Amino acid sequence: MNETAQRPLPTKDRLIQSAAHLFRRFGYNGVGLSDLLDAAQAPKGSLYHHFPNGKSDLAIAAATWASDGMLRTMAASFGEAESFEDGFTTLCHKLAKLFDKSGQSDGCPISGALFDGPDNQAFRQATDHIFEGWISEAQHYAVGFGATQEDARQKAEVFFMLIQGGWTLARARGSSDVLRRLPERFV
Amino acid sequence: MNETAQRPLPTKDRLIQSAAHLFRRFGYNGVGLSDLLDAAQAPKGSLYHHFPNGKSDLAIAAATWASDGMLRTMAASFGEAESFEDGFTTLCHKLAKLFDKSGQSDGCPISGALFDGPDNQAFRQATDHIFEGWISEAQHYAVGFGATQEDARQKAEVFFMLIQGGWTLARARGSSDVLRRLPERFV
DNA sequence: ATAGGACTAGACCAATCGGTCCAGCCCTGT
DNA sequence: ACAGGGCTGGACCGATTGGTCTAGTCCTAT
Repeated sequence: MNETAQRPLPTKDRLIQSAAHLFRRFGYNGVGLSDLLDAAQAPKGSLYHHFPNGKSDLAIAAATWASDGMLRTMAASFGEAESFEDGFTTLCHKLAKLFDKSGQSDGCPISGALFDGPDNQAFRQATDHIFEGWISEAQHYAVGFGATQEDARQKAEVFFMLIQGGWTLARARGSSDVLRRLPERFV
Repeated sequence: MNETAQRPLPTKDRLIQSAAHLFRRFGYNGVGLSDLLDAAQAPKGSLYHHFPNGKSDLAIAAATWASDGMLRTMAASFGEAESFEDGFTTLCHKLAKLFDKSGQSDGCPISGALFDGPDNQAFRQATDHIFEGWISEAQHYAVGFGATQEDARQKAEVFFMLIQGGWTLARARGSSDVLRRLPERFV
């Protein structure tokens, strides 16, 4: 209902969303323009109209879009939580569901679109910026639950690493169990 | 001294090592046969002599070789440690050094060679098997330091996820600091 | 009504992709 | 000495890659 290309969506959005979908599964270099255009049901001209630099522009747009989704999921998880741990638990369950829904073979949308791409400074900076956004957002929630800035930063970084590593492990195993059990490990 | 192709090494080893080097930096699909052969100073015929299935065989061999290196590094770290945490600390520092020596832009050698490759069952299984090897080895060390099997398993999985996630974060930031400070976060 | 920009459609391109194939070199065993 | 296999060197292949370019369509503002 949200990631597969939908006909009524504007072409640009269809391109971004199907790009995000394909990149996180096959990686930047594992996806050809033909795959992208097939999935988005768009001709080549449209791609280069909306994204003058072609594939690389699209990858950054797709990663940004995916990051926004992650931030919304975090907001939904921590927004109504009673503690940081509570929010973390909710988030892990949401992510596990997303993982299962994706066929248990998708990777991190940011890593897939950006790490795997050209090793530009632009790509590296975009990756850093997006991840930093996740961490500072998590830190923000932790502060909201009473942690000091320093403690919150620590929690947020561990939060990030556990989710990133947990997702990798889930992908290798083809099972979301490790994501579901992640909250038990988080101090 | 260890990863760059050396002339005296047999061709097969040169192929494996430079493949491991390239894959972890650019990903499976980001490396062409021409790059591989240039780096290994080998002709195309040699590749298909030693690896009949070509690039995919080579990727699995490279990942296996890289995994052996990781297991040796783990053995060197935990072998003389006085506690699991002590060994973990040593390992993190060794990994941080490796990260810096690689130019701070390499990824996990297993993910780069296998996740990014064709989504065969063979590739997925190899990834799972290698990661499971790291985890069960860590579990083994934890048991050696007195933990119960169950506790050791928990520690080993957290160990894996923190290193995996920490490396990803270090790569995004272009800094090994997060790896060096990882031990502070571990229980 | 019509001018003009936003957007689409796809033919076309050079370069590169992974892979096949075979002639020949070289080393070893006899 | 020479036979034979392990291994090398590289020409060659069709398919696909990311990207360019232009003709044409459609929608909107006047």
